[in-house]
Amino acid sequence: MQEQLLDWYHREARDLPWRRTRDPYKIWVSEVILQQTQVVTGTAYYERFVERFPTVQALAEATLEDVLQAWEGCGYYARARNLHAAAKQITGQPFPETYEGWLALKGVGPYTAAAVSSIAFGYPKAVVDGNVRRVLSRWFAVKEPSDHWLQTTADEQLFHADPSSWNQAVMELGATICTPKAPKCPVCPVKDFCKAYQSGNPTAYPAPKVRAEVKEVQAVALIVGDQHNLYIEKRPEKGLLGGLSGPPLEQVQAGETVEDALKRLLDRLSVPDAKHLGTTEHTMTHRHFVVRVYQAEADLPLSASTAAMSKLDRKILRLLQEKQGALFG
DNA sequence: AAGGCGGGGAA
DNA sequence: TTCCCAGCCTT
Repeated sequence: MQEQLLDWYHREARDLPWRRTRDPYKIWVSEVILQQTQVVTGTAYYERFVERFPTVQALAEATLEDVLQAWEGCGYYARARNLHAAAKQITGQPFPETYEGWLALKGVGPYTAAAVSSIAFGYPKAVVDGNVRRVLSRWFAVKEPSDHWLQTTADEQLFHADPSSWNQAVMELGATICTPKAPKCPVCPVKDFCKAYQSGNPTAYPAPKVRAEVKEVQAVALIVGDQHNLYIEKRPEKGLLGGLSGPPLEQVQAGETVEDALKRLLDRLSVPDAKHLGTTEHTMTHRHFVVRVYQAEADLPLSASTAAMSKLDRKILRLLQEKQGALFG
């Protein structure tokens, strides 16, 4: 099984940018970006990030604002905050070379510690990510694998002579052949070893996870100024879109009406009244935002909108642009 | 153990 | 639409 998979991997592996380097820093950055972000999406962010911050020293010396700006649009912004904090933590000293050493860094959990230590240093620890979970679940026909079973089994199967290639090979198989919905079993290099394949119904493994419902959130936002020069606020570092900037926003709390939330927003900024511009919507994994957007003239400090903003904030500003475009259109 | 935390690709 | 992605942290 190991020989079949590794032969296939060395033949068919995708040419990905982080596979062209041995630099532990760049491999680390790639693994953090690839946490819950697909390869096709993450590639552009990786190129942008390592060009802006080519070394761990450069990252450690940067401001959080600059780091978040390089991360803008990539989501899960705690990853950027933790990566920045960890860079400050270790810059000037040698990189850890063990699983345990990497695990001690902020934002580095079991997956990332195994990935970086094995890929950059050949440390013998198996990665367990979504791909590996699916591959092992099918390989051994275990429908609801526990985290403990997954790590133990992955470590048992690890190819100790080349942990880097082995870990990447299992993930590559999961990403390109052993996919969730329509696995390409006929061309799978290791189908002869797969119990789910032998069962005749490979997609029954693993059983689908129960997911939390998407909750609807009503909110009001206020634009003062225009899209190039406007009043923006920085959100607290903990919580939703932490550390990012955007036009002032208030969520409609339980038992509150939209008008209540708008009054709270205007009172907070000492703005007497505002004009309704329109409504925009934005869905995240766990929240569906419905944002009523208002505009006002007010004596508030305006600045160029170069700060890092989320997609939600960009949509709010786009509403203003569309209104003004219609005016001249 | 469960919930919070973005955004987007693929079918 | 639905599923899930080279997960981690807090509670």
